[in-house]
Order: sequence, then C-alpha cells, then structure tokens
Amino acid sequence: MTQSRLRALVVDDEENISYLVASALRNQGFEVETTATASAAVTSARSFNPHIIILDVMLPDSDGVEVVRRLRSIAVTAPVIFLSARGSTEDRVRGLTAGGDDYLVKPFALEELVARVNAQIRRSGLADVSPLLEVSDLVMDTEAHRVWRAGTEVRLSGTEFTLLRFLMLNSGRTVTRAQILDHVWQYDFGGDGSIIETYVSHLRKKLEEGHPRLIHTVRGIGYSMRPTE
Amino acid sequence: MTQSRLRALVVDDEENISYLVASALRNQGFEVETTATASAAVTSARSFNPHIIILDVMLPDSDGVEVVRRLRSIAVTAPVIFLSARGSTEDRVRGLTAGGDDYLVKPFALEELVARVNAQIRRSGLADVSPLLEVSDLVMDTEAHRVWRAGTEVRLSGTEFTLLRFLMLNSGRTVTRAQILDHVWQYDFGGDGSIIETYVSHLRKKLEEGHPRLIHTVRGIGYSMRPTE
DNA sequence: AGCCGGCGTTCAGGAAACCTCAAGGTGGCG
DNA sequence: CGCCACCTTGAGGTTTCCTGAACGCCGGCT
Repeated sequence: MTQSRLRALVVDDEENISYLVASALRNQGFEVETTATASAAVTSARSFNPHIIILDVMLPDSDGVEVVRRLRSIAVTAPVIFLSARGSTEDRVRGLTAGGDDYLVKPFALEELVARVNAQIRRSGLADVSPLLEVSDLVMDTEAHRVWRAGTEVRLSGTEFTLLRFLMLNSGRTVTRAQILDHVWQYDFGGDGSIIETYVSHLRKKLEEGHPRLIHTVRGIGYSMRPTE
Repeated sequence: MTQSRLRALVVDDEENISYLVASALRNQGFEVETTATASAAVTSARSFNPHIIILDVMLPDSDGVEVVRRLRSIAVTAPVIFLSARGSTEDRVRGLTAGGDDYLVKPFALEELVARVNAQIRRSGLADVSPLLEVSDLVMDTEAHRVWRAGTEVRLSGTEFTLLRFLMLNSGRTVTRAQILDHVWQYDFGGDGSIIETYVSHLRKKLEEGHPRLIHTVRGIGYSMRPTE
C-alpha cells in the first residue's frame, strides 16, 4: 500500500458530473480535488500535484487539449483521462493525440471510469494495484478482460463483465440495487432494476453451475459477493 | 474518536419528519441543525459546515437537485442522503445519488437512515465508525448484512436484521415499544405493537437457542439488549 | 448490401421468501 | 386465583426474485 493516499484532480464544468466522479474516486480511497475551469485546473495541478487527472474536453475557458499542453509545459506528468460528450470522434482523436492517456464518452458507467483510473495508476507504477481480482476460486484479469472459475476460463459479455467487476470490487459488503444501477449502467440509465436480476442470473449460470455459490441475494437490499466458507 | 462531535444538517419542510430524523441522529451523538427551505439550507451549510446532509428532494422553494448544485458550488463536499416521496422523482434522484451518496424513499424506518448515515460517515473517512456491532458473542457486520452468534453465522430476514441492529445500537439501555416501532418499522406504520413480539420471538429462536439470553423483556416498557454477566 | 450472431433490454409466469395478524398458550404479579 | 402482558405458532396475502423468451440493435462476415 502507499503511505499517503493517491490524489486525483477532476476537471469538469458540469457539477453533477464532477460530483459523481469525485465521489466514486473518494470511495476508491483517492484524495480528490475538483475544478470547473481550465485555468483553475492548471493552478490546482501545480499545488495539488495529482497522480491522475480526469479532464473534460470541453471547458468554458479552453479545451482539454490546450489544458494538457499547459500542464505538460509546467512538468505535470500525471496521466490524463479525457471525458468527452457523446459521439464526437473528432474530440477523441484530438484528445488522444494531445497526450491524453485514455478517454471516456459521456454518459459512462462509473465503474468504467474507476477501472480505467486504476489501469492508469497501475501503468504509471505509482501503486501496486493488481489487475487481478480474486474471490475464492474466481479470478478476474481486469486488464485483459478475462475471467476464470476454478482454473477454467469463462466467457462474459461486456455488461456481465462490468457487473462482475463491481461485485468483486465490493466483495464482502452488500451492494444495493441502486448502487449497482449507478455504477454498472450509465448514470442516466432509465430502466428499473429488473435488468439486474437478468444479469445476475446470467452470471450465476456461467460461474456457479457445478460450483459453490458466490453471488448471494440479500433480499430487499441487493447482492453480496463472498466466498463460501 | 473524534474530538468534536459530528455535525448533521437535516433539510425537510415536513416538521414531523425533520423532528424524527433529528432526534434519531442526536441519539447517535450527532450535533444537528434543521432547516425547512433550500435557501436556509445553503446558508446553514456555509456556517455550520456539516459532515453529512439529509435532504428532502421536494422543498417549497427549490428541489434537492438544485440545492446540491448550489452546495457543491460553494465547496460543500459533505455526502448527501436524499429523502424522496415514493414515485416519479426517483429516477432523477438516482443520477445524483451515485458514487457513494444515497437515497431513501419515504416512508422509511429511522433505523435505516441511521445505518446509511453511518455508512456514509465511514466511507468519507470522517470517523472510525466500525461496521461491526458486538454484544457479548453476538457480532453483526452492518455492511455485509451478516450476523454471527458464538462464531456461527445466523441467517436473518430484512426486518429481523433491522430490529436486531436497533437493539444492538442501543445495547445497555431499554428501548420502548414505541421507539422500536418508529425506528424499525416505517414511522407511519399502522399496526399495533404485537408485531414486535413476533419478531423478538423470531430473533430469540435464531439467536438464543442453546445460548445465554441477550434480549431481555422489560415488562410494561419494552426490551433491553445486554450480555448476561 | 444483406444476412447472421451476439448482445442488451424488457416482460411475464412461477417460485420463494417474507410480513402481518390472529388465536391460543404461558408466566408473572397483585 | 385471576388478570394482564407477553410468547409462540401458523396461515394468508403480498412482495421480491428468478428464469426463460422475445425483440430490436449493431457489428462482422460473405
């Protein structure tokens, strides 16, 4: 473990978003600062010295590309993850060519952001975050997007994988249906919770057939993943 | 331990509710301020600087979503727990409650609110609130929703769990039937107290068979949980 | 382009767990 | 000894959950 907590800087002018992102990262143990403008971001980066920067591409006073340029010019080397509005491939290309390390298109699942932040932290060697999640004889390589149960590989779809990652990250505690919806589906997902049941069902079929149960239903609350002793 | 007491801000225009909630939190050792409007909430947050905010979604002069935006814009980062009336606004709320904050649908059990407040405090690292409650050889993991007696796990239903949590939180003192009804059942619960007896009976059967008694009847008053010396 | 397969989502029937109440039993206390 | 408070159990009705099936979307392949 790192002795002092990792620091993340979140830059977005939509307060809802930066609040969501900041909370998600705080839950992961990060110390978080948020700013709403490019100039504030540069100022903050200088003093706060973050380990990772989450940066909206469109800011009121500048764009993300320009911000990265200014950051690099003052020797801020932290990896940058861009957030961009839906669909605009143009933004993507510009973001990635401007020294960004990853990008996410809004609206995204918080779980996705957390995973990518961890990946960046790992890559930059700042912490010994392992790409492997393990619960009992279930193993997930979050980076390779592969999963094994009792040594044999299990093929999962994208949503199945994200749901399982969320459950494994929170193994030992009970996650509520609302939390699952917020983290695994996009934060503006409209449907009700019945979709969760469907996916839990899929996971159980793929992971638990012929094995001890790992995903436990907590009636009225949600689900809890834990090894069966 | 925290040297100064934790502060909670309760914002609701229904006086019954804010009174109930405030009392419950004061019992937990919080210093509580209550306000009935959005603008008062913002003003109060600025000076009172709460560690946690309980916020009704529907306020006379604004809605909760807007209040959170204003709070975040004046750098109030305390976690927010929403209270919402059953129904349509839920979805809107959901978007905001992601990432660690939480919401409760009215009518709720006070015990549920207390549990969630503690969960938020714990996550934000403001106090070393343990997710474990212990009375004698009875242990409850409030986060995982699991309970053990003398080392072996006991499976409890939702209501059984909530009742037991309330008793354990108040172990050593005698709680009245009225208190139990308010805290464990929804505050507008219609039935009489006989249901309490039913559930105490369930708990005793599950927890005390072959062990010393922990839930003691205080005739004419209520119940008291304490280890038998 | 047109087809195909995988995937995400919704819906409905059935199963299981749960909540609540009522009725009869038990035990303490005057 | 009788009353009252509490205990226990069971059954009815309700809620929650599980699972399979159907539909439409999208991307890959021919």
